[in-house]
Amino acid sequence: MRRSATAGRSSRSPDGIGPRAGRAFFDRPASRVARDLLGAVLVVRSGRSVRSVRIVETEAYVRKDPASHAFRGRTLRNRSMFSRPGTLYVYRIHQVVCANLVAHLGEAVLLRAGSSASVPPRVASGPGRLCRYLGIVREDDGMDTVSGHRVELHLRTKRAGPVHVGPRVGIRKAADRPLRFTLAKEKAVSLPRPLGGRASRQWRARVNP
DNA sequence: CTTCAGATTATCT
DNA sequence: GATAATCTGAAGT
Repeated sequence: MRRSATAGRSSRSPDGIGPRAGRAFFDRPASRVARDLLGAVLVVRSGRSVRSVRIVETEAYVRKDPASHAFRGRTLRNRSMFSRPGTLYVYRIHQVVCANLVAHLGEAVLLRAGSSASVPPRVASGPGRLCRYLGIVREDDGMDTVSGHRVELHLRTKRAGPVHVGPRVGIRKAADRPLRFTLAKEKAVSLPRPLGGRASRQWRARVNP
């Protein structure tokens, strides 16, 4: 891998990292955003440290979706889901926090897993572990990733590899919708609880080029 | 004010 | 595969 000539700030921006995602990237249906998020790089600055992962698994929560936190309208918890596209929606579940990127019209994309070459394979695998590794905390809820500088999303110049589409996990309602997206080559970094039982074959067949 | 379920994870059998 | 951990937002009384 080629190294930047100058040290310090320019040391981020490895090969293949493209421009920051603008508002228009997020202002689309969550299912499209979720798919296009695969391969993008999420960068989080905490003090002097910078951590980043390549996004390898996402899950879309859409309108009229019983599983979506926004299903019953705007509340104190989910208000960020109704903010500008590109806003972070961070919520707590049990003892962890999970992060979403807001798409359009009250839709959002849950970041389920990331990979990083310099780190053990599973540290950012799973919504809670991903946030823990990157240092995303509840105070980041409502942050705008388009105009802000603590959390940035960088798109890839090259198209990511084949994408698996599968059922959502960890939810009871409307799980059987093709709204979970993974990078096919990153299976190892994917779920703690992947596809189960007889549904497997049905879902494994669904691949987007 | 009380109850309750949850977009999870670590750990056990 | 099953369960405990652990706590908050939201709904119910």
